[in-house]
Amino acid sequence: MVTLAEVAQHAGVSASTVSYVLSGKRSISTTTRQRVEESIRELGYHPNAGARALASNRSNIIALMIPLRTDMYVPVMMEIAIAVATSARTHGYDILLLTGEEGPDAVRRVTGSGLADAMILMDVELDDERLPLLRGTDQPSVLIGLPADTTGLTCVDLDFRATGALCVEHLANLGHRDIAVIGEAPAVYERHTGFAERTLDGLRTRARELELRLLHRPCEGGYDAMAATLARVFDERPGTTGFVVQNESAVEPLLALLRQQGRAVPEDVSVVAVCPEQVATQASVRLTSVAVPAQEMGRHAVEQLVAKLDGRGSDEVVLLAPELTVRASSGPAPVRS
Amino acid sequence: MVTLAEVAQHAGVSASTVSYVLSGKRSISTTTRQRVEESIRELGYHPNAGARALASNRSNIIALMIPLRTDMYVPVMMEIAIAVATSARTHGYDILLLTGEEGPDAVRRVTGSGLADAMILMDVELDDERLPLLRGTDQPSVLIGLPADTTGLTCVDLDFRATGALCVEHLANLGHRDIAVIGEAPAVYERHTGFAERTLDGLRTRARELELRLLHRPCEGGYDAMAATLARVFDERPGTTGFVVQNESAVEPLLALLRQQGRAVPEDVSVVAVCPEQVATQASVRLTSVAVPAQEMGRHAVEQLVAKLDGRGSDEVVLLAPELTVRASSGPAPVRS
DNA sequence: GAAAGCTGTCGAAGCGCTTCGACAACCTAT
DNA sequence: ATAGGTTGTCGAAGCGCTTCGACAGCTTTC
Repeated sequence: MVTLAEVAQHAGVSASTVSYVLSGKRSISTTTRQRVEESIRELGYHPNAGARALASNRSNIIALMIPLRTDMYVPVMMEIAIAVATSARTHGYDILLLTGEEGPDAVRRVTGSGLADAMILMDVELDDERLPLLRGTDQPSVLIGLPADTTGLTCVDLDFRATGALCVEHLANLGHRDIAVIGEAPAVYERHTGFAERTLDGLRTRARELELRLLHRPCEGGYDAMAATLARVFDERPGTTGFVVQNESAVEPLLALLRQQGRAVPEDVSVVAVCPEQVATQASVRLTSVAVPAQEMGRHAVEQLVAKLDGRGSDEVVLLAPELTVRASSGPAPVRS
Repeated sequence: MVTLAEVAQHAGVSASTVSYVLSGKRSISTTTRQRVEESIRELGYHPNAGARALASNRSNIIALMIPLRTDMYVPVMMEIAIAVATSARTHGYDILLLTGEEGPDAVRRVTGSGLADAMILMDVELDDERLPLLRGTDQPSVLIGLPADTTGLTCVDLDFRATGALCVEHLANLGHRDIAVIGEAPAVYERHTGFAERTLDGLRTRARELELRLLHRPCEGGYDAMAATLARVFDERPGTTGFVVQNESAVEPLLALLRQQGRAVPEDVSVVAVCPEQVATQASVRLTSVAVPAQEMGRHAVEQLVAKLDGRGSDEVVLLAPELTVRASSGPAPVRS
């Protein structure tokens, strides 16, 4: 391993000079800088991360806690994680990947050991165990998601309430009066991650304002569960012509079932989905949808964090505005018989 | 931050004793050990990662390079990543997440800076640019995937050749004679990741041995692409009764299209998929499939790596044996007219 | 009962870097 | 010409840990 000292010797300067060339924290004459840079290149020098962390008390690492569950909204998680990683790199940070498994202990471990300078938490529950720890430390952090109490925390999330409202409005504008909501699996509601509830709240509030009838049914993914749910929906509200789906793995089954029952989309029934763009465009009917802006969320989180680490930035809750893209799955409500 | 020295003082021993209690590298009397452990707990001590890395020349971090692409086999990637992370933790390692974006530079950076003790590379291409670098360093690494030349490398992957053979055999046993293979998107073959080719090779070889007719068509995901591909297949080989699908996002479209065309699965047409378990069980027809054992691959990779880091273990290629699970999408070939 | 071997502990060196204060060397203004 | 600023560089201290050699106090062995 090449060390700072070797570079310094090679360039004929002192170690501190090399350090200052690297960090730019003091002015260095152009000639010296170039000589040092040349030596660095020639020797293939890379600063030792441990030494740097020890001396500067900064690891240049951001910890990212992702949920352990591999069964839900996986593509979204992955997209966020990748966006976080690439975006962090552009700011000179690396990402330490933590799974939810360790729970609050992971937070303690990371903050205690100086492994990371900051954390990004995904999949935050309304009353998350990790929050007190975050509040009790001076290590910057950003949540992706929205807990019940956000005081002293920085959060980034999609405005799911507005998302719900947007879906209802779209269907209302098309003349639909009876709307069914196919929600996430019951487990998601039980875990109180909040986003599902917030969407529902947005849906309900706007539906009430617009005087629509709304029926909400949580639904496991998959064909069988969807079939059962759909049967119950039409049983209870035969006049249903609009669907809002917030469960990726229920989307395709729903479309297949509607087709099978002879209900044409969008002629007889309109479907609006809350899902990643890719699901919407690759479905058997190109879906009118509100995309979960995973990339943007990841990028945003990193930028908030970097701002904090630089002493800029403050605690705030950023709710990204939802955008509804009209595709082939929604259209005017059929004329009532 | 609590330091080693503070713990030592609190326990009334020297710093080195505390260190040895922590590492277990020298014998310590039970009474002293307990006293030290008590102090550690009481003070909430966590060893400083940077200092430890600097002094011991070990970071206890494993770098994981995941592909940047978020559009392909995402759930598999995610599952592997999570398996790697959790499995690494049980061995006392953390995971540094690198995206493919930096390419070979990332390898240089990580090995050069001592950021990580070892690397796991995913999505390895047949003639991957990163391989020469890995061979040229003494830093242990494990590939998930199989490059063209594996000398000096440790690899873990599903035995895709055997997977292909297994699929063909299953269909052959059921009496199918004309088989269509719905492959990955053309881009996957162009990138030469190898697994798609190896599957195809296994399919072809076994088909020849069993005297079956095999038609291979790469296919983009999604409904439209699948529709076009399917039309061409039946056009060229009207007698096709067996399908092997190796493209998650073509599975559901295929099933929908077959249904739509009045071809019953499995009565008229059998479908065997190579995909994650979840896709197979959540599809509209429960799919006979060979699962990509993502978890096991991740776990295996970590174990190989830890073995190497401990001085045990050696370079070897581990190909996991595929397992075919019979579900509802395959059955006896229809009687020929 | 002295030599030899254990066991448990300590002190000190050093890992490779950052950063602070010092200080030449130069450049202004008076 | 001289006091006062700049600018560019250096030396040294120190970050918190690991690890090596030393050694005191035992126990064993012939």
